Amino acid sequence: MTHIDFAYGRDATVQTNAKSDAAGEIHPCSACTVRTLTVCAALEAEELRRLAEILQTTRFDAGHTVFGEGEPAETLYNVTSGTVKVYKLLPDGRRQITGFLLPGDFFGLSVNDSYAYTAETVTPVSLCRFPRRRMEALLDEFPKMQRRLFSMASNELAAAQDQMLLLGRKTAKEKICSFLLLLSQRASRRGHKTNPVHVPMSRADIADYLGLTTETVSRTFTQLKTSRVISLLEGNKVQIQDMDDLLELAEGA
Amino acid sequence: MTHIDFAYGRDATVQTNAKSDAAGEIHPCSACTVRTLTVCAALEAEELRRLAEILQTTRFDAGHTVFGEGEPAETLYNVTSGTVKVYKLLPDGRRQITGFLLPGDFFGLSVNDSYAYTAETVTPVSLCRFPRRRMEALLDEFPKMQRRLFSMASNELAAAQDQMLLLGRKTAKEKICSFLLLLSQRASRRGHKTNPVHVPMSRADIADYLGLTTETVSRTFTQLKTSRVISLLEGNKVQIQDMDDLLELAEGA
DNA sequence: GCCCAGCCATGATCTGGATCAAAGAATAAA
DNA sequence: TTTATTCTTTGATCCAGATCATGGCTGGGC
Repeated sequence: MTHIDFAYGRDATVQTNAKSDAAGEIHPCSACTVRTLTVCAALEAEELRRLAEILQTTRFDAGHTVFGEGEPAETLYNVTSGTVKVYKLLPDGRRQITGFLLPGDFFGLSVNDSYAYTAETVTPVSLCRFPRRRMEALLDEFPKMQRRLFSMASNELAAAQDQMLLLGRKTAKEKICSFLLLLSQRASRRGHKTNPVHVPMSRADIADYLGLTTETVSRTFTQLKTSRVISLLEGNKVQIQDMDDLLELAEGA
Repeated sequence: MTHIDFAYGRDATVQTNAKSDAAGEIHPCSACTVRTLTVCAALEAEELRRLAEILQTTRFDAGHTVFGEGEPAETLYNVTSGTVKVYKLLPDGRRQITGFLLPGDFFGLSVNDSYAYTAETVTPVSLCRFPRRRMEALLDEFPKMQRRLFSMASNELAAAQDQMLLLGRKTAKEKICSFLLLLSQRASRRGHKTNPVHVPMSRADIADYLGLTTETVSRTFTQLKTSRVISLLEGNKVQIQDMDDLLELAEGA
């Protein structure tokens, strides 16, 4: 399908941090892992040390394909900074984006031995790599970690069901409002400012995420702007005028 | 939302099988569990015995609500026989069915403490109940079981992504063809006849699963019948004339 | 048997969002 | 600075599928 530069193109740099796990010295990538795995799974020092050993950090420019659908799934990723989109394609090129991944999110987990979707960077991104084999061994050893991963998968499943409701039954306006709310909520969960929401992805990406066209996305944004529900600010920021209003619009009330 | 008869209505019977776990004597419900958990997780005799202890079997007529969205999630279910649908509703009644569950499938797993969707029987059904608290304790004790559950969640996630592609980007005809293929594949995986596929759900249910209306589902079925892709048989059975044909139609090739 | 209530099919019409087209903005390259 | 190039907005038109309406079919209750 798409060409994948799996062995690190020139826009990618790799660094292992097996050596930087001395007490007190935490690599940014370890930091993300601490955030996502530790806090909820209450890992022990030993587990953390072992985890840090298998981590690697990678950087990509915007628009880089991290891996393609059907490729052998050898790595699990965690987003350290930036935004990643994952999508599936139909033979004639129609595209459905199934998720946008923000710092702290995992992707690349696969049941079979190959990825079920393509992952591409939306902005410049840094990723934390977990080699699959080693990760599996670690999971067997530390059930708490597995439990945490399971709970994340369950959360994703619930989100997927919300998205199916959106795709199958909501109108264009409801879709856009739901999308803005989602971004706002995710920002809040990561401890960021929730109101002027940062929307780093293009109209085309939003369209492919919501099952619309770019034209409809654009029209709906201006329509929401005209009716004073939102206003568009500099730097891909969207100001929500009335959160409750938006919440009702998102469900068609 | 919908009224739920959580404590077993008159159309439900309950039986525990804590006493029927003597060697050689396997209750139908244990049988389903053996199939779904054992085969892949390679459980030990001890684990099986403990599992059998917490199982209960329940039967419901067609059209019974097993649990409703938002209710406290106290039970995990496994389908022993029959078909169950799970769905989400919008305030104005629009409905999205997010899945049909066949024998061997689990449902009712929840991250929070409440169900994220409503579950309703499509046909008469018998279910295997796993009390949540006890199940969690068991999972902590036997990581292999948790691993198996995790792998099932991952599979579901992949299926959810396929469904998003379908809902967001496929035409009515492609949706119906994909749906028939899905039923056929699931039948095959459960070791049933894959060709005259049994379609136990109503046109309305299919519509709400595919993001269409009953009229469009009906029209598309007759259209496929007219163009000799399928034929409709007695007893809710659909005969697929050319499997490859259907496969291409499902992806818009 | 008969009646009633859901289902299912099919026709007629309407419409939300797609498609086609083209003119601004923004960003990057030269 | 000027010039490509890509992204966004907006307008005009079209159409797949929704909506509205009707009749036929089937199964369950009495």
